[in-house]
Amino acid sequence: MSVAEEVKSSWADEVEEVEGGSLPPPVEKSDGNSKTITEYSFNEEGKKIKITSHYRIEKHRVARQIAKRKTWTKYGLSKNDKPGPNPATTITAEDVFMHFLTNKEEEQIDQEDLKKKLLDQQKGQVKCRLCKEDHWTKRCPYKDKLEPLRTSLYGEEKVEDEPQQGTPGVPPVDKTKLGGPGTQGKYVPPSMRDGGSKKGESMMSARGRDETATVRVTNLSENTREQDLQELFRSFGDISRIFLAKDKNTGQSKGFAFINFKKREHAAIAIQYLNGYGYDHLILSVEWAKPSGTQ
DNA sequence: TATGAGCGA
Repeated sequence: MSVAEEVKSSWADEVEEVEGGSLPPPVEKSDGNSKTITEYSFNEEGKKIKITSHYRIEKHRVARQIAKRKTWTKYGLSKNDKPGPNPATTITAEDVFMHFLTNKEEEQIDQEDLKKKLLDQQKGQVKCRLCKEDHWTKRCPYKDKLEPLRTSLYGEEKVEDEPQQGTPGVPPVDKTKLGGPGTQGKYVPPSMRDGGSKKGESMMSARGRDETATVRVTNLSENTREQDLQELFRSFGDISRIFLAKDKNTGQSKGFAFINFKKREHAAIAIQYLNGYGYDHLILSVEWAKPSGTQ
């Protein structure tokens, strides 16, 4: 919220005005959770006013996701790639910057103060603290790039778990179809943890199939085909079988599928990377499969 | 909405 109050000129201010015609510089305080900006301006009557703005720094789930994913190291064929996207395997679409500072009253205040601010701009009394041009910092066209990304994305939470098995990395999957928030903290049974490197019982399905390296994919769009799944999952490791559940009569996809990897650790990585990803406008859920018949 | 087939010596 922002508060504007008239400020009586002090002797020091008078001197300052005479000398430079300038206002006290804006003061910005931040404690990690919120931010207070105090800046000075003139109102229509030429009176000096003090504007105090409080911002809440949003600990956005998506921001954390993005920050976390950026720390993953590369694996497989991309293991030795430099950090950042490799143009040979990755298409980078246009960047989308998000507002991570929220200010509920911002719109209201903006409307109220719009004329005032425009006036101030004409007088050349407004200088952006970020790019030094004559608009308000709040309205800086580069604000999204310059300010919140650093402070809000990084230096906030340390990233804990890395993908298993030391073969992590940004997968060379089709980035044009991927993107979006993820779901974390899914329950993993003890026998399935650590990428299954500890040899437990061999999970056999009722049909006698080895299910130790099988993932179940749900929330697939109905026009996803086996071939699409193959393309999506192949970058994580060799696949021995893909089953896309379809209606026997109509052939209509039921929206879920099973992917059998040859190696369990590859399945684990696929889950790490693809669970929660957006694919064809839906958010994929990728989890360990249970042998059919179990609940 | 949701844990996959049919075969039938």
